[in-house]
Amino acid sequence: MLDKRYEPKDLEKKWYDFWIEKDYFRAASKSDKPAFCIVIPPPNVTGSLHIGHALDITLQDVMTRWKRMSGFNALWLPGTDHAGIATQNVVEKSLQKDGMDRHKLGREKFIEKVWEWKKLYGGTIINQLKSMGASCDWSRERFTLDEGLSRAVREVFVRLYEEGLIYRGEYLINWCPRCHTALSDLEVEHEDVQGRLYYIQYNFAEGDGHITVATTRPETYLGDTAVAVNPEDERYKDLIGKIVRLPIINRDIPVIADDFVDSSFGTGAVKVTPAHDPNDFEMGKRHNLPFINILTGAGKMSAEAGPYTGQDRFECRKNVLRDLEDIGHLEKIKDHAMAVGHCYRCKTVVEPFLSKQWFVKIKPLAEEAIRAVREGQAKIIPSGWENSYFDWMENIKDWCISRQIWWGHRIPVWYCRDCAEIIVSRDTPSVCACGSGSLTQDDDVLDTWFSSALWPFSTLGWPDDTEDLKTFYPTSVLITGFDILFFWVARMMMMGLKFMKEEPFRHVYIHALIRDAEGQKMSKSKGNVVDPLKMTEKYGTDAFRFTLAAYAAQGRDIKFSENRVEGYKHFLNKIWNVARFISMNVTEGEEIVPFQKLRRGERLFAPTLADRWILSRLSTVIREVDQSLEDYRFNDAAGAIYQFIWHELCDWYVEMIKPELYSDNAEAKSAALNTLIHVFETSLALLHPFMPFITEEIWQQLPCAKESDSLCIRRYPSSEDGIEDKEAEDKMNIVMDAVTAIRNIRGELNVSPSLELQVLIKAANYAGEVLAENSVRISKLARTKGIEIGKEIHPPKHAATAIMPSMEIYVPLEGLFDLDAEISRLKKEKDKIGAEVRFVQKKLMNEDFVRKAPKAVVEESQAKYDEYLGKLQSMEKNIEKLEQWRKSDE
RNA sequence: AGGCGCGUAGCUCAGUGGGAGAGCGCUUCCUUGACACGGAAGAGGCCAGGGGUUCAAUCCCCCUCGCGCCUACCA
Repeated sequence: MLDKRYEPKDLEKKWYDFWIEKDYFRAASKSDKPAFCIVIPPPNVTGSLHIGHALDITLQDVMTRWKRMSGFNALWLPGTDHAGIATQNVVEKSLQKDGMDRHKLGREKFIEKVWEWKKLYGGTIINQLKSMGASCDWSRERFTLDEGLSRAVREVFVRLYEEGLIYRGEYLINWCPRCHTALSDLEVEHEDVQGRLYYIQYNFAEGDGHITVATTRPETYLGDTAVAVNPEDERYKDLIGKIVRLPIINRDIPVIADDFVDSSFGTGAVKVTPAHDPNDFEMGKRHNLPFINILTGAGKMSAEAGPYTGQDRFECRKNVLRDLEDIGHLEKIKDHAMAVGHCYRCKTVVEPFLSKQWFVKIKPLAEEAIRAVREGQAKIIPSGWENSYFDWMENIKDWCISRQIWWGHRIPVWYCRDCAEIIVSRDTPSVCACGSGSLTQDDDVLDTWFSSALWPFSTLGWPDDTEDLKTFYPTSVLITGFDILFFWVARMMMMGLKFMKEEPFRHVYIHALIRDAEGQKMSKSKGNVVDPLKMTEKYGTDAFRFTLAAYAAQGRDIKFSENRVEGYKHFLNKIWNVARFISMNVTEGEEIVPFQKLRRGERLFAPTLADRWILSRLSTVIREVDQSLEDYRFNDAAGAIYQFIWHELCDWYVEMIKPELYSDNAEAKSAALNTLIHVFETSLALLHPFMPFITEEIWQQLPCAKESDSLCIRRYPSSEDGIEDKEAEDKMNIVMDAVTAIRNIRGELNVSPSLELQVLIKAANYAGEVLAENSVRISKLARTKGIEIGKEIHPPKHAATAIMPSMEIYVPLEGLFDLDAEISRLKKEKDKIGAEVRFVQKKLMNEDFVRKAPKAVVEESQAKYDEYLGKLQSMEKNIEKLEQWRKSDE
């Protein structure tokens, strides 16, 4: 017997431990079963579970459990990401508290510290994944800085270098002065801000007059090496070639002509700062201008900044403006909306910064990645994201992969101090070709995304030719949020195609971002984060998982609302209570026969209409769930199960079979009980991928034959587990219509539920038979004391009525109801039907409709018209009758 | 600047070329032998606005308004 209430906490742990102990989640390297594989988007090792992870994990677990139960050799491969900048920042902060910094510590000691940190806290996120019920194969857990994965990184770097796809060069890159490292274009977040456009006058070096330039970053004038105008600009034509003198620092620079300049912006004259602006960088190259770097890596003014040397860049901006104003060179200031780049890790304003970095020449890789999706080897779902994918891939720029931090894969490049040779090697070299042993490794590490780009094959053992790779690559589906489509998905696609010659995943399912109930992005600073651990604590993991799955409709952000979780907690309660109901009705020694035996006729099985109906509905819902999951429509799958269990199984079927369950007829009772148990057991299996814990708990206690030791490895239901039966569904609809109609009369006319009603039903042959066969059931569900069914029923006096196509129902209520209320109820109903009739009639009178619409549609309309018209006429008659009674009563 | 998405019941959202559905909330009634975390019955919508295509538009096309998001080197 189950407890009165479901207590998630203890049971969740109990069953998770059980699954792990039994090793159910371990996939086979070699198997006769078809392979199914998901690699987890590795969370940051320093991270802790947020609601985005929770959604991600839930969907992956639903897929994995579903496939595992469906007979696949299912592998969900877990792991974590070393998250270079983020992790280094975290550890640096903790050092700071002890008054230390990484430079005092030195590189090696610092790396040791990070590993220590990882050992201490790296397990947090993994344990949180487990608490969500994630059925990962933990024996295959990986970390991007593992030895194996590091080997993959080196292999890839060396091969790309050898093919000329990795190069080193001095370019303008995005620099975070706080993290003290280069960033890729993607790692810069643009934020619209209300900035200012400053108009600054540069005097001519000789003679009077000046030229005015407009800039948003006045301090960069210190690095100007030219002023550019459009060659077509009449205003400035004569000035081209003249020399102007920068104020305060008195450097002379030329006025040049360049097509790039937009005459309509600002003054039409642009200051050119080649070392601090991407466009100016290009112009500088075109015109052979000097590149003057006025900043240091820390964001302070360099020695090139004259009197401002050593000042912070924003401090310098203020000072420059003040000084320019003082000497009358600041002409005016205008408001100007613009986008400013910030570091995605620390939100510091990034600087375009000239430095020597490593890059991946990405175009050749991108071409293949575009082709794979275009030609359908890899499919992005929902397909709308393919546009973004193509757009980005087609306009891709070389990828800056070197980072000036310490935590990460150190670039496998060594420089010879004696001969300046550059050695790029898989293994750490000890001597140079020149014989010198004086080698130093490049100080930089690789972008974290470089190693995660290899994740789908590095985790399976590449560069070795492993069984896992043969079995599981390409992986089946990648499930992730759109926020890392470019960062990660696109790069995996490129690397996978390059090194495995095959796409890394057949499908990419992109899910939405979760926002708060107001639609705001969740962030710690806004304080609107929903903590998944609190949700699971409060409502149980199953309810939370089910909520996330039910929310996961394609193509729209999720506005998360807690009361929905509460609603699904009620669903758990419902399921729990049906289970209790079943166990209460199984008497000691009762034999529960496996359904297949009943089906095959090995045991006497005399299903009633209700049994046949629920088995038919079961068959349908299984098909719907299966198809929905196949299409990644998680919300539809969850909704279908919810609807079936609650409203069909509980509300109708269970109520309907109570007469049998309480009867002395052993045969009838057995058919009902066996059907109920079978349908419920199958429903639990159907639901298991969504709610693994409660389903396992109930299933283990359910009195029935089991093919496996755990629900999580039970065969997933197929539509064969039900029996499609159109006739039963039709008949049940008649029965349910009758019950609903009687209940409706009772409800609408405020007749006490305790009062048992007398009911007369006028129905023709087929419906009449169906109703007669099920009159006991109807009687029970509608609480009647007697039902008279016949073709020639005459409406009794003072009866409430319900008219339906297949039947007319009369409920004599003399003295029990308000005749006026009934008349107005019927009139309201009649008006509705009348509107219907007119609508369909109008359609049918439209010749174009009859001629051009598909035959089936026209016929349907005609049938509807006949049906509604008949109903309307009956209703009118009835209303007339009631009105006569009313008159005669007066 | 370009691109994408969204606008459907009070709220959160499904949905489809043939007069719209769910969950929660709301109203009324009910402690009927699983469940009040329950049951029964209801109310509630010019499917953002305008135009077009079509026999037929909430759905397809165009425009407008509103709200998001992504990409972008205009100083």
